Amino acid sequence: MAIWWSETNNWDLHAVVRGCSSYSTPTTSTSARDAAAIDPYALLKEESDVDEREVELSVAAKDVIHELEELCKPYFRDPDPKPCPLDRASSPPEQPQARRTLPNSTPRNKKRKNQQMKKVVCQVPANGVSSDLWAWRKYGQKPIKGSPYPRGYYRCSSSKGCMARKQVERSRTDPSMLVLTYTAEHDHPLPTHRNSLAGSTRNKFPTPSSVSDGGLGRSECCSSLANYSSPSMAGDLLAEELMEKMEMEQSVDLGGSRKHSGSSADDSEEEDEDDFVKSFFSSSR
DNA sequence: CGATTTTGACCCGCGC
DNA sequence: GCGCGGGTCAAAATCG
Repeated sequence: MAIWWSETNNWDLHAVVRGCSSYSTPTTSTSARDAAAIDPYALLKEESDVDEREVELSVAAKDVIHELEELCKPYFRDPDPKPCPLDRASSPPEQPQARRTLPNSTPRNKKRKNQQMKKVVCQVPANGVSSDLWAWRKYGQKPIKGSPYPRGYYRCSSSKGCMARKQVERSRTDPSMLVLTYTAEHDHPLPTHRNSLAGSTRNKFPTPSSVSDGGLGRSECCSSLANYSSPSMAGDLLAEELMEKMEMEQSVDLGGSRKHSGSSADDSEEEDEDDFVKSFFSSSR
């Protein structure tokens, strides 16, 4: 792993990519990956010129995405204060903690009508593995009307003041896709290392499935499928594994098997992800 | 002990 | 004005 690290940190790119893509489809691995290699916010940045606050990333828009990917590269290599492309999403200097005011004025400044928050929406295959390097913490989940699948709410846990949020839900039109909605941007650099692990890898349900789960419980399932960046373990682990996988694919030619060879762990992980998705979305409070 | 997930309750915006 | 739906809070439980 140190390998790719030294390789100009461009794993960041992949990581982010993962956060918004799949990475699975074998046959389309190349293009898919390229498409995936797009950071929602980087994209937003592009789109922001338009008056659009919401950007829909279709896996189909590979061409555009590819271009955007190119545009993004520079950001991933910049180790500075604005290392994360996500950071660039925002423009309006919104206070990091606009929300959460005192109980008096606005106990919960939740969703101010469409809020002036920028949103980036992207879809990723549910059975894919995606993971951005941000540490997300789930703070809620709700069943969404009209959708059989619940929506998970995550916020960045890397920085206290960070307002970055993410919503994860399964696409109604295409259940095989997950819809990730990023709101606001991170106000801090991309963490080189996932913070905290406690509770992140919890294995609440030591059921038989946990075996195939690779030891992950339901909760983990949620987060993993939600962002595959799950707070810690999933993120780091997957990041590494995926990185390797990607490299292998590239060298071997993505042509065939999306996840290469074999590591049994990978295989099971693959299915695990799928199971996660299933269990996650089958559960609604 | 600190951080995360779960989950019910609460609050706000919006449509009728 | 009321009700619905969505987003967030916060306590409890859990895990490393």
